[in-house]
Amino acid sequence: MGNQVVNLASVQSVCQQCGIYSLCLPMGLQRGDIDALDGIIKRRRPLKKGEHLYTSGEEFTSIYAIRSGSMKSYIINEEGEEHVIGFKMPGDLVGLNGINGHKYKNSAKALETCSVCEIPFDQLEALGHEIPGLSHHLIEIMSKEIQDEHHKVAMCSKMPAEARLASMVHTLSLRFEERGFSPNEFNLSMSRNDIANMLGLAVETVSRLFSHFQELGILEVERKHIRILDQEKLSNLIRMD
Amino acid sequence: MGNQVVNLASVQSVCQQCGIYSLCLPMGLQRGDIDALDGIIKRRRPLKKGEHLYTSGEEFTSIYAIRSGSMKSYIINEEGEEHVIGFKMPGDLVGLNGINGHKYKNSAKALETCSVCEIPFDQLEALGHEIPGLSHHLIEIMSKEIQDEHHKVAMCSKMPAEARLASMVHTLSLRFEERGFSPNEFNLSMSRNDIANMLGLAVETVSRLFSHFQELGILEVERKHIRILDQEKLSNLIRMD
DNA sequence: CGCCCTCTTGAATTAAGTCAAATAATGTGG
DNA sequence: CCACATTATTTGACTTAATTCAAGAGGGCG
Repeated sequence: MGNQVVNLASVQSVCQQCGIYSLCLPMGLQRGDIDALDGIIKRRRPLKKGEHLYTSGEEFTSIYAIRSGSMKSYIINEEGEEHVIGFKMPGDLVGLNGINGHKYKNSAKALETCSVCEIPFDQLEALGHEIPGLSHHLIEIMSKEIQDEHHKVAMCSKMPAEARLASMVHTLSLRFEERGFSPNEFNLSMSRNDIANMLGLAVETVSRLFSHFQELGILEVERKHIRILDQEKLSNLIRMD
Repeated sequence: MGNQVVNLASVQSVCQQCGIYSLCLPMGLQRGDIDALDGIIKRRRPLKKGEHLYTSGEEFTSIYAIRSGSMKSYIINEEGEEHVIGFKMPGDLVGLNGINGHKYKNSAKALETCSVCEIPFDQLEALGHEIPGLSHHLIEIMSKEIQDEHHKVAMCSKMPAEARLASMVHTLSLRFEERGFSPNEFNLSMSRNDIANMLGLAVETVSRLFSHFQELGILEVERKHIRILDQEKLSNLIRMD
């Protein structure tokens, strides 16, 4: 409880201490600007597996950056069926589609214990008027998300099952690598059901394909643990029919 | 060539004269702000059917608002196959996915004679610093596009062929209505091939489905001309397996 | 320890694709 | 403006990839 001597120059914003800030919203900002951004970010208690960060239809107030853990983003259609849109990893922003219409249009659920940074959107916009690079960067991130979704549409609507799963594993591998993890060995945080759902396949098909990839010597699959034995063959599956 | 008496108060910006400005980027802006936006917009010569507005990989400089006509947006994959992403109508913005990385990531091709408004992106951003509502509105439009793409992913990956085509026709109907046209009768500007490609189906399947919808008394299809005879049955097809 | 839920594997079924061919539109050059 | 070439669309028959149904195995949690 006593006073301590603190070297003020060494005080870094939480963002700058964060291992993935270079992939996240602060990317490319000046140090002072990162501190300003840091000032509006709320840290929330971690989410436990299965908890929702927000659900579809809720009033939109904030976007969220994932700090650790992973989430799934999904929508529920008129018949009450769940449609998985994607999986989110540290550094990813979620909730961007709620800006339009001031309501979240999807739900975000923790696949494992997660910590997230809440960024109140009105404050972010206000800050954007002072830090031009910030609003530009937000727009870039949204532009990238549009690109990624285009890619997903093209993938899911036309590729055969084998290529879809290969593509998903390959994309995950790249994303793990970007975040400093091994691209060749990782754990899936989502169930087979979630994978099948996102790819528009039956669970049984996904299960069979994992077995098949293993027979081909491309993957080693042990429940949630994936090891990629042959990245080149994996890539070839994406291209071929 | 002689001087003319002009009533300055009656001079309206081109945007304000445009029939669909209320759906487009100027939406919700004050009159003076619309004029400012108008000032940076370049009108280009109309595109003829088959001409490209931009192609994938080209340097990104501008986003475009479609003024009249319609376009298709597509990407080419590694094998050189075309994947149609979507169809764009008056009031729609195209090129948004080029912001990230300063290159267009898709190509936009006129399906019929089109006129477009070119909006140089750096000028738009500069203007956004003066008109806060403008950059907010751009962000909203992008948020909506992310939403729409999520919807497309869910649709294309999981719905049966019948529901996909029904959904596409229904969405077109809504979009025509928004633009002041009949929701029940319109002309398709795209080929059966483009439709099939976007929906991830074979051309033959699309053709058969149109015939089938006609037998069911839901549509009247005469080449490119579509008349919706029963919107309710059409909507039901989207929901049902 | 046992129940439940997830995952895997096999067999039968089906939705949609491919192949093939006819017909209808569109465009082109003379 | 016509004849021919080319391309787009439709329809039918067959094939196949992926689903559904069914059943069993494996883990994890209370």
